[in-house]
Amino acid sequence: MGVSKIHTHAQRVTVDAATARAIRRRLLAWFDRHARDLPWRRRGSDPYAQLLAELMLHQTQVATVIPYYERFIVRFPTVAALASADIDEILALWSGLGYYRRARLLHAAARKIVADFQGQVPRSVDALMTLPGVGRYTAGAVASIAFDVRAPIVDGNVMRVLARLFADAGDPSTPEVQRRLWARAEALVPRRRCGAFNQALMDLGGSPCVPVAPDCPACPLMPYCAAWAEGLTDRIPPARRRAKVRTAAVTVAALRRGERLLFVRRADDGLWGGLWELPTEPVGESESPTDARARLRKRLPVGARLATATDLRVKRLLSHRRVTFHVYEGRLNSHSIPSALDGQPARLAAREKLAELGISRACKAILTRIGWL
DNA sequence: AAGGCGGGGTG
DNA sequence: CACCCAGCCTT
Repeated sequence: MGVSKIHTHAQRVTVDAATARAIRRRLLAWFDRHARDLPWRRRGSDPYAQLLAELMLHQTQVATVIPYYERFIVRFPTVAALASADIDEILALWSGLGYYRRARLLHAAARKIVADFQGQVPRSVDALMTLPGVGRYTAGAVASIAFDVRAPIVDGNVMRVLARLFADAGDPSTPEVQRRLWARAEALVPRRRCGAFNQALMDLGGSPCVPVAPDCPACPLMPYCAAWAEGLTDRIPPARRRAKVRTAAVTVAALRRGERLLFVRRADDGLWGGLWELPTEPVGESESPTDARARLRKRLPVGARLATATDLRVKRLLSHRRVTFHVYEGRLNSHSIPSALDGQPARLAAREKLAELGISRACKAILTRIGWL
């Protein structure tokens, strides 16, 4: 018994036809009773709404996405509306949601749909996958939910459900196990109601088939779950190895001109790409914030006054980084208001205009800390 | 194959 | 803290 036994199992990819039918029937019946009422499900046949929701849902929880989706779909109700929008306004609406590259990819996808697909979201998985930001999962989700195309999907939730259903204790991050999971999803997805079936699999992973302490008696698939039968639900799937969290420090210049603050737009690539922020300068390894502050000072407009010391610290924890901001306050006189800093667009902004700028939670925390918000 | 990319929820 | 989340892209 135990881990050694798990690996002696040949990993099945299919079940017999009768079992497959029973699994589909039970799962769909469960979905009919327990499906969550989500805003994008009310537009189930609108492929643009599904595409938008799926992009927002990447690595992001449903409850977090809902208010963002609601604002976004009102402001940009169609592919055409989004395609012709300004990226700054898109990022402003995306502010706080994270993974900001998604917003840029979504914009690019909308423009490609207009340019290459006559403004209509394509129906096939292969065509969908040509869109920026759309991989196998998202393509399958949009195709099956919006167009009722029989396509499998495997995301984090479905991965867990299928790994348990087949008692597959392999590491889901490996290509071999990934292939098995997709093969199982492919074999199970029905021809009719495939979109509902896929959403049911995801809902099941949301509850009751949660990562820790799943509520198996509430699961419609318990009679068919191999992990349940073997008492392995707490070990399947194995926990994912995580990248180590590294620490980083940056200095920040909070420069006021009256009630306004100086903002700079970050480069499109990398962390918080394309968002606006207060001017920053990274603190190198084996360097003090004071050293970085001196470099920061040199980049600022002539006539800017910047404090030489600060006690203001703001800490933020990202998934892969722990960042400490050392915030130096200062002032700009009327002769030192730039439109660019090191080639990046710069502008003064009043509180009332902040909603027009895409900014990160970290930046917002800094603005709050200095008493500006 | 591995790392980068945000932010929030939960125990 | 640890671990997770309706992934994808780059190197």
